[in-house]
Amino acid sequence: MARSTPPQDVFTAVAEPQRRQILTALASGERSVNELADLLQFRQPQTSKHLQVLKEVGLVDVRSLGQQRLYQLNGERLKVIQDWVEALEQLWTSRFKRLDTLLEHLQQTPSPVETLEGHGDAHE
Amino acid sequence: MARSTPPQDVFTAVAEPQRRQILTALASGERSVNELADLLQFRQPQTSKHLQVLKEVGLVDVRSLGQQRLYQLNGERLKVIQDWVEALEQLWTSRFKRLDTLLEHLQQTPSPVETLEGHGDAHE
DNA sequence: ATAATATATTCTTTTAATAGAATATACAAG
DNA sequence: CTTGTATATTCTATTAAAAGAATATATTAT
Repeated sequence: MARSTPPQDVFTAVAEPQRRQILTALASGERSVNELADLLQFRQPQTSKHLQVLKEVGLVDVRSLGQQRLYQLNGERLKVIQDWVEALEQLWTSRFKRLDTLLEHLQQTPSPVETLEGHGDAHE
Repeated sequence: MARSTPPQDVFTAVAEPQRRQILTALASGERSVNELADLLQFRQPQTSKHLQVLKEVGLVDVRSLGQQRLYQLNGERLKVIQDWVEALEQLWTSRFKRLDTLLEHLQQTPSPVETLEGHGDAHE
C-alpha cells in the first residue's frame, strides 16, 4: 500500500537506505532512471518508485530528454533536514548555559556532582 | 512488531515525528519520561518505547535518579545526519564543475543539443 | 511486607511502507 | 503502424513500524 500513502516529509523520504543511495548518486550530477538502476543495482520499477517519492517531497527535480527522464538533486530541500539538526545542536550546545534543569536536580539529589565529571567544558 | 526489529539507524529513528518532538524537547535539557509525556501529550508507554529507540541508535543517553530515568540528547550522534547532508550539499554545490555526466549524455544520444541550449557550454 | 510512583515490557491489532511481477504509457525509429 | 527502448503504474504479497491495553519491574516510603 505504498502508493496510496507515500511519505510526505523529507525525513521519511530520506529514511530509506536505497533512497539515500539515489540521492548520493545524484549529488554529482543528473542521471536517468536506467543509469541509476544500473549504477546502484536496483530494478527499474523500484528505482522509478523511489524517485517518485523523492520528487513528491521535492528532493529531486526531473526534466525530459527524449524518452529519458533525467533526475537531479534539489539541494535546497536538504536544508529542511539541515536546519532541524542545526537548531537542535544549537540548543544542545547552549544547554550548558541553562542550568535550570541541573539546579533542579541538585535540590533533589545528595551528590549528583559526578554527572559533570569528564566533560572538561567550561560550564558557566 | 516494533520491539523485535527496532530501527537501527539514526535516519529511521528521526523519521518519526513524535521522536523528533522528543529530541526537540530534550535539546534544552534533561527530562524524565513523565515530564516528556506530559509536555508532549504522549502516553507513558509510547514515550518509553520511543525513548528506547532513540537510545538504541545513540541519540539519547539515560541516567537514573531515584526511580526516575533522566534522558538527555546526545548531540554528537546528530552529526551522522549532518555529515551526510553536508556531504551531499558539497557535491551538489560543486556539480557545475563536473561535466562528466553531461558529456556522457552527449556521447549516447543522437541530438541532445537542445538540452544544452542556454547552457553556453563548449561541447567538444 | 505493603502501597505508591515511575518506567519498561509484552502482546495484539492496525497501519504504512517495501518488494516483486506484470503491465501500461511515452517517445523514437523504421 | 509496428518495433524497440525508457519509464511509470498497478496489484498483490510481505515486512516493518506504531498504537493500545495490560502487566511487569524498580525504587521509595510507610
